[in-house]
Amino acid sequence: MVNGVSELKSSSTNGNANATAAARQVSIREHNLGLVLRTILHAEEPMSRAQVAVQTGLTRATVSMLVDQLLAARILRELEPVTGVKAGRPGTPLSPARSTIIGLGLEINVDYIGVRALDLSGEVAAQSVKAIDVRRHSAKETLAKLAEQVAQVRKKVRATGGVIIGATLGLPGLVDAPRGPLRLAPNLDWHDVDAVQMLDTFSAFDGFTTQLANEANLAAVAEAAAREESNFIYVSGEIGIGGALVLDREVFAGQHGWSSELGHITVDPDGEICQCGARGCLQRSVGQEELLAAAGLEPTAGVEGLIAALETGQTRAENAIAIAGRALGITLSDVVNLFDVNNIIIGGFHAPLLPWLQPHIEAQMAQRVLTAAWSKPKILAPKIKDGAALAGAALTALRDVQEHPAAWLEMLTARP
Amino acid sequence: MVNGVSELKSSSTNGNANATAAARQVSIREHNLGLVLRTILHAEEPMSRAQVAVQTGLTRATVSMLVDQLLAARILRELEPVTGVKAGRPGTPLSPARSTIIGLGLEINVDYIGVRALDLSGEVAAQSVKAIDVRRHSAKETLAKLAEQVAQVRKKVRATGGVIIGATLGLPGLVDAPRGPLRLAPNLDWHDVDAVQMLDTFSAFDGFTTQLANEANLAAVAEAAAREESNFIYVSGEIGIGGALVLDREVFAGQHGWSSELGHITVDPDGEICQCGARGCLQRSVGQEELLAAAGLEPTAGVEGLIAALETGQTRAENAIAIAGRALGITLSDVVNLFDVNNIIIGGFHAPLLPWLQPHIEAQMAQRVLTAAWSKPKILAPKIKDGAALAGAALTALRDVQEHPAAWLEMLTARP
DNA sequence: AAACATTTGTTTAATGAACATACAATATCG
DNA sequence: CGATATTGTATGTTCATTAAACAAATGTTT
Repeated sequence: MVNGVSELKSSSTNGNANATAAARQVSIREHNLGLVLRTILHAEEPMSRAQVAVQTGLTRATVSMLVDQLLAARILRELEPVTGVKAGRPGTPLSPARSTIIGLGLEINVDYIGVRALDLSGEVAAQSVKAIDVRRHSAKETLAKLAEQVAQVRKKVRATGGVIIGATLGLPGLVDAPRGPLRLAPNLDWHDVDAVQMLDTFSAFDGFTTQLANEANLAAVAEAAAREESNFIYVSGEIGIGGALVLDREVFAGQHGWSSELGHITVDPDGEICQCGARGCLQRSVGQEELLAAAGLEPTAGVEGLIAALETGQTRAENAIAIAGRALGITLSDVVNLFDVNNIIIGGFHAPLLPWLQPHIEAQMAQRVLTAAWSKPKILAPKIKDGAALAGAALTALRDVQEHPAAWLEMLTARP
Repeated sequence: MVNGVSELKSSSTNGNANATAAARQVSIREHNLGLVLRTILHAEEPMSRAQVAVQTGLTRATVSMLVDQLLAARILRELEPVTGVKAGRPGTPLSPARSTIIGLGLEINVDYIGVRALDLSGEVAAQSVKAIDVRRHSAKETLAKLAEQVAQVRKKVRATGGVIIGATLGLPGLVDAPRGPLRLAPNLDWHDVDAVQMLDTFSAFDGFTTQLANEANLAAVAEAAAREESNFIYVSGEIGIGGALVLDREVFAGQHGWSSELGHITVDPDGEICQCGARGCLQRSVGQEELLAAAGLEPTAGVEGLIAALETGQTRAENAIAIAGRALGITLSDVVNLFDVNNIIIGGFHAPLLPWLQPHIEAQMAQRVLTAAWSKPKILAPKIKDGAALAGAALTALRDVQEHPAAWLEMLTARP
């Protein structure tokens, strides 16, 4: 481990932990350094030191000093002063540096593995996604392939002067966030895989920390970064049905990182037996394979096939959608009643089916959400269509620098 | 409003809000003042300044200065030095002051209204609970009676030199925490009552802030203060079924304060129609009136009647419990799958029924909780049997002083 | 064009909270 | 009784911030 570990917000790593530490003068500086950085990162337009001072409430002098440190660490960069706007000396616009600080997003899914290198400006510095049938390889083999891709991406990053500060691996299953092991990923056929430890044996992973997270949670991170709503439930259905809860722009991961497992919420306690052993789980009617089967389509038909069937008005497909929409509506009503969050984003496999699913979902919610009268739940389409988990993984890897830049300053500041 | 407002943790008032404010030297002091106070308040035994210094990591000099301020504000008091323990000058034990700083807990329920005055040491300084059939009075009348009780309690508090710093009113319904209005309390037959505004018209409520909260959430606050587990789900069933989620010793209230509404989680989507309009809600089989009816008992029989029936092995009662336990088990499985919290406390009406309910609940959870293999859910009896909501309300009223003592220092420090 | 106004970013001294250290007070131990 | 240990206070130092003055770079007015 090189430095502090960034992680999805899990209940055991709350702000509360900080509250039990004594504050000294260094704490002020660390806090304000982070404040200044986040102000600049989240700004629509590049801001000058003076503007940052006004927005944060700090003095120009203080902001100047802090910005100097962020410049030296290559976290920020100065742009050319823009003249002709208004009277007075023109300010120097500050912007996130490009291709210097790099976060690595990794993803292993049923039919592909991928690596993305993201810099603080949000640009993809390098990327490698490859098709692979993960179920036909052992976990070790798959991770070795991933390490090769990381080595390639790393070469490219180093060529442009970048430093990798961390990596996050998204997996479709139950993960002990943030350090593993992976407990269970039924669709990969993985059981109790200590992925972080295995990856750390490869030299491609030297010099930075890797952490694990659930794929749905990571997709929600990307979605949260891309949209206005700061509270929402994200449904991420593929082969299985995952979910994530975002509160105040933070993913709520639960005590172990196992929260929001939507796929096995009970819809009908006397329903058919599910793969998990229980009866009437959501996944039984809403999972990709089950939904296609119910619509009378081959598993290979995919969403496209189902949409085609719906557009030609095939009754079997319409019925399958009605059943799935009802089940989703029942489950989401429960979720809203429990979480008190009323924005619902339908991502993954179901996103393109939203026009057909939505009326059925809404019918259930109107009936079952206790607070619907005062705050009607909204069903929303995702802003990010492809690679949401990969994007979220890379963002998560960058998070610690954004939140606690002080801890990274020494390492990142090039000494002459 | 006299000062800062204490509130249950709702997602909009996270620590995040603090992260956006500039830190100055005063911030250190405020932080450390709170740190020192909480260290002393949460200690098993009274601590000396030196011990506080060791535990917090601050210097003895700093702790001394901060403690002096807390003493002047009558938040702490010094005890007699205890001699004969070990070598060296004996330390002065510090303890929460008694009868000086008072938080007011208020509760309105179906058949009683109550007021409790609690001091920082956890002692009840005064209390008044009266039986009343709330449904036979208007909200205004009931609140007027409550105000009378507050006036009485206040007289007693003032006689012993206490200062009331805030009040929290617990209500069995949907409350817009923390300032209201109450949206709906079916069992009180209250709709859209702006209770805070109405109470503030009475002179008994002059000089401090009153806030609203859901009864189940407050009961969970009291339970959290009384036990070791820092993460749990609290089930609070009376006429309706309420619930609360505690994470890191904080109640998770949701965006509006409407979270954890367990009563209307769907158990059987094709079940009987519920009062709320939906079908197959948990409350249909687990609510007090419904459960007694299913057991073939009069509504007046109460838990005692049901227990008597169970102890004599009456089949109808046993069947009713089996159905209720199954429904609870299904719902709690969903809750565990969504929240990733595996301590479940069964409070309220159902607590004494736990010996009979537990096997049925556990049977469902074993089957339906996805992570049961790695982290088996535990069903626990509540530590607080009576008046949990009242206790939690009073604790909540005291919270702001405990969390942010600096904000109260000037008001509480008696000037010569 | 020159003087003036405006805004930015830096420099300098002052403030204040915590720290390190020394010290006085008060106990136990041998 | 002296040595040792521990507590709580007093003093000077450190360091990040503020306030205020200033230099730099532009637009505006005369």
